Amino acid sequence: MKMSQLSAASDTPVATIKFYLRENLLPGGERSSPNQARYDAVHLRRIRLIHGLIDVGGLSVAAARRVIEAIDSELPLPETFEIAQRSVSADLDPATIDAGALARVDALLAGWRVSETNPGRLAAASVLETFEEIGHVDHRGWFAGYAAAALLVAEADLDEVDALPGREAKAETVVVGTVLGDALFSGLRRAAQEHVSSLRYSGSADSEPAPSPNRETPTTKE
Amino acid sequence: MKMSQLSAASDTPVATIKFYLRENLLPGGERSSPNQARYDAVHLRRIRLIHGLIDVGGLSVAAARRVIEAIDSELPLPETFEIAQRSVSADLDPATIDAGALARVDALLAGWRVSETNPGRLAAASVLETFEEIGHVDHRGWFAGYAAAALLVAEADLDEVDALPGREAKAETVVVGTVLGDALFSGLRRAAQEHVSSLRYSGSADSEPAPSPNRETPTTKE
DNA sequence: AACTATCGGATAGCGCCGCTGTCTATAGTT
DNA sequence: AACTATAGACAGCGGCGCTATCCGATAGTT
Repeated sequence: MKMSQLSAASDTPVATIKFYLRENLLPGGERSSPNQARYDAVHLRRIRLIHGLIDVGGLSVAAARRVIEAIDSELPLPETFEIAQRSVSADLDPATIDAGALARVDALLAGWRVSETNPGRLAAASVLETFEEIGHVDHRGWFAGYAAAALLVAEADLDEVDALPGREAKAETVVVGTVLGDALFSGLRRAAQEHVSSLRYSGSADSEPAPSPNRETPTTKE
Repeated sequence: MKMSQLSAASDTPVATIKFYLRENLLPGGERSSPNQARYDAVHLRRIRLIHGLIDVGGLSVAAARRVIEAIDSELPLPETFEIAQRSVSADLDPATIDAGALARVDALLAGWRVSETNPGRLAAASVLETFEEIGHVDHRGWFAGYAAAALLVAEADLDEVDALPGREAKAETVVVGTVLGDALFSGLRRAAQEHVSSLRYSGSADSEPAPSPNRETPTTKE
């Protein structure tokens, strides 16, 4: 497969593919002569992954590169996981984060085994700090629902990863799931908000009440 | 409060405040003469809100403006909610979205009352399409866990909004909750991932699954 | 062997975005 | 009167994600 074919198959301009090559998002093709190279299905798939990470997942090119390097590395899964997490989180200096906000996050995370430097913990704390700055305080356990939901999603993520065969597949799923999972969840959350507010405010009159919130497909993790 | 004091209090350069004024993110101060104006606590709070939306929530200036306009409008809550949702979602043309992916989203949303044009539904479909393009298929009900979790969060959101007094407070909470809630959830999700994988892979040996509410000793790394 | 389309590679530039710096005329402060 | 701060207009800047142009070498065709 030549460059032009790769371009057509991936619906990506040649100049952009060259850019990805330059940025080490995409490995070079197999050289057939000093200035010719062949590409294959691996490259095509990789381009689609790049588009997913950047366009759908909203990663920067730099973050996408770190994430892809993590997949390609031969590191054990936990390290890959951690690199993926750090690559997609703003790296916050723990020292700059409000101690009170951190304490409130830790209260939400009570009983969880989470390291002090977990980027999610720090990010959550800075969100709580922002809520407080603009005068929104969680009187009623609002955020406890978020923590419970996060646990549910994390169980689903790990179930999926556990079920996959090799390190490569697990690693890619971890990384892709981390990035795209955020986007998927926020979409589903918007849909759920409409659903719940429709149930509460417009009553169950015009359409069937739909009492069973879940589908026929496999069981949710208990 | 003069401009310089507002700047100091909000930790925002004067030039940036002027920029926010120009961009209509911030209302002008009360004029005391053709080239003097006074600002108050409302302006300060607004600047903090802007920072929250942009820095923590990751909104663009344009999206932040739309969202703020929605709060300030006198529209009824459902309309405000919808504007907020649309303002923070990429607007996808339903026609460009893969029908199969849409069908799979609708399966996840079975029984939910969600309009066809709900931006979250479309966004979720494009995420599923991306998963498929890179060869990740949900064999095991992975995403059903996401839908259940989204429902949980939406209930928590609506509980909070219901408990608040006036339209203004509800509207701001809806909007801020929508934007910052995504960030909060993804942080908590990362923490939960570490927790769950720690439980599963490093066993419950060195530490207990712990009813103990606080983390003085994390030690969980690997 | 000649011809032409395409290739890879390097480099420069572009368009958008979120500010930031500079200027002027005026107002408050001492 | 001297000095500083202000509103408002406008130009510019730095980073990012590409995109366009040029080059010399080659592959495929004749």
